[in-house]
Amino acid sequence: MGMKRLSATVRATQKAPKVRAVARAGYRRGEETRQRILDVALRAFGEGSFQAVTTRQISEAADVSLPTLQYYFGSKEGLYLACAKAIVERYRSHTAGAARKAAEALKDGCAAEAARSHLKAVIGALAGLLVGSRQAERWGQFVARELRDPGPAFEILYSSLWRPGVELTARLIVRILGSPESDSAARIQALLLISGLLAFQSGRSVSLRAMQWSTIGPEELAVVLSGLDAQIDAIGWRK
Amino acid sequence: MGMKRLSATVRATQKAPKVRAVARAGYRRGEETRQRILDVALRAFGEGSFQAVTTRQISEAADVSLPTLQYYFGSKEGLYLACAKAIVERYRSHTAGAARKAAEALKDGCAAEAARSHLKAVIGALAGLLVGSRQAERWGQFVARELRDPGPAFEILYSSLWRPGVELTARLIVRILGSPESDSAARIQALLLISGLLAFQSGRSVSLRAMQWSTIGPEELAVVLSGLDAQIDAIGWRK
DNA sequence: ACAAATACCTATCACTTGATAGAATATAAC
DNA sequence: GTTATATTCTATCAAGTGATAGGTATTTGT
Repeated sequence: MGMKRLSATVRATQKAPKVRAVARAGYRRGEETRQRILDVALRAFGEGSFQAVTTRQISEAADVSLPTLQYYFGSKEGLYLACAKAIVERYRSHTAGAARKAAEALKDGCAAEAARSHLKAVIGALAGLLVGSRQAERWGQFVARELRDPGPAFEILYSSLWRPGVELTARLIVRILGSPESDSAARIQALLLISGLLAFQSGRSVSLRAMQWSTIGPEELAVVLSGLDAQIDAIGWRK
Repeated sequence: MGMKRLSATVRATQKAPKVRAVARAGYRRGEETRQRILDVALRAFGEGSFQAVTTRQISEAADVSLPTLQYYFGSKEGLYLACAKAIVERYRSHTAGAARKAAEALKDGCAAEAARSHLKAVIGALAGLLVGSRQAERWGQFVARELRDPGPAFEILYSSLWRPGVELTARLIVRILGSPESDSAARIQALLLISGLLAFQSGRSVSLRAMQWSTIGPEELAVVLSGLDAQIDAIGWRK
């Protein structure tokens, strides 16, 4: 089935991308416009897929004319990629703390129970971020959609967000299990854990209905986290 | 943000839908064509979203002219809904057995451990279906995509597949927990469990890379199931 | 055989899409 | 003030979209 394949990462070999540089000398007036477009695009691409969102919707919401998008980002795909990079950056800044602490603990050869609480901290930080703001919620949608149906931004999101996250989680679980190198089982557990968390993020509308919640606020988040904590507590337990 | 909202279920008040009836008296020749179009559409909509797949792609793959789609299904949306209904039907026929047994056991007031093994059976049946065939795999993509980004077929998929599944799982977990009516915690556990399973289905490409698998065959499925079984065994366990 | 219903086609419409051409305006440098 | 650069616009394109008009051929009931 010859589905339309998106030409990811062509660029680079084109005569003149003519995309405005992000921050050239002088003439810094347009930076504000660029940011406004990016904000609008982040919101739009969070709610709808690459194909579902039109450049006109974005340009109107950002209150600029259509060619302005090409001026700043080269193409729709360029704008989409810029969104992905922005999301990666903000995610990193929000989870770097817990992730770094956990990585250091692992390097220092921490005990199983320490690894367990670090895992809870990492998962908690991620959950807090995902559910904390409407913005981050949309970014989560963006990421989840792109990972499910790989598009132009798959590679950057996978290598910058998903893989490091699974990697860290799996290493923590290996430490909890104490097993020498039961990589496979640990990775499975890691994926199950992370997927569970994402269920309340990417499958938000469905989860809301299933739980008969009207929104996911602090109290609801606490319930979800207690479920995840129970799951973490159960790691390594045998019938 | 005025994202394009799909006009679900307008119809009904139009003068003459003029959609060919599914199986009218006599003239049963076209049924074969209808089925062929549906098969192609199931494959296409499994791989791409409602917006990403074009009617021309389907008509060419089905080797019919474009208006033939309208003749049989009224519109692109009609075809999409027909796909959803077909998926619901096949899912039901594949999971009805395990689901019915579990429901009966619940009604007969089975013990916690019986409920636990019924839960394993239900999850196992679902996993086997999802991973068993490339076809069912695509249907899973269809369902997951529609539940994440609600489109024309959301309601039918939610009420016919997702809700009953979560409902049954939650009731089994309530029985395992033995708690009077800890609905909330049980539902959370149910969602976490099902989401974990779906991770290897809807997030297939990502899971493959994370596990460094090239495909999800019987052996890989066994590993996933053992992880899920461990999770089921841990239900009700306290630190 | 013949009329009616069905099955399916070619040609085309009306509209949306992302992108470009090329000019007009604003800003900074000198 | 003049000039170069950056910014932003209007008008338009070329390709694709789902859908329809209106026909031709095929099958079926009688």
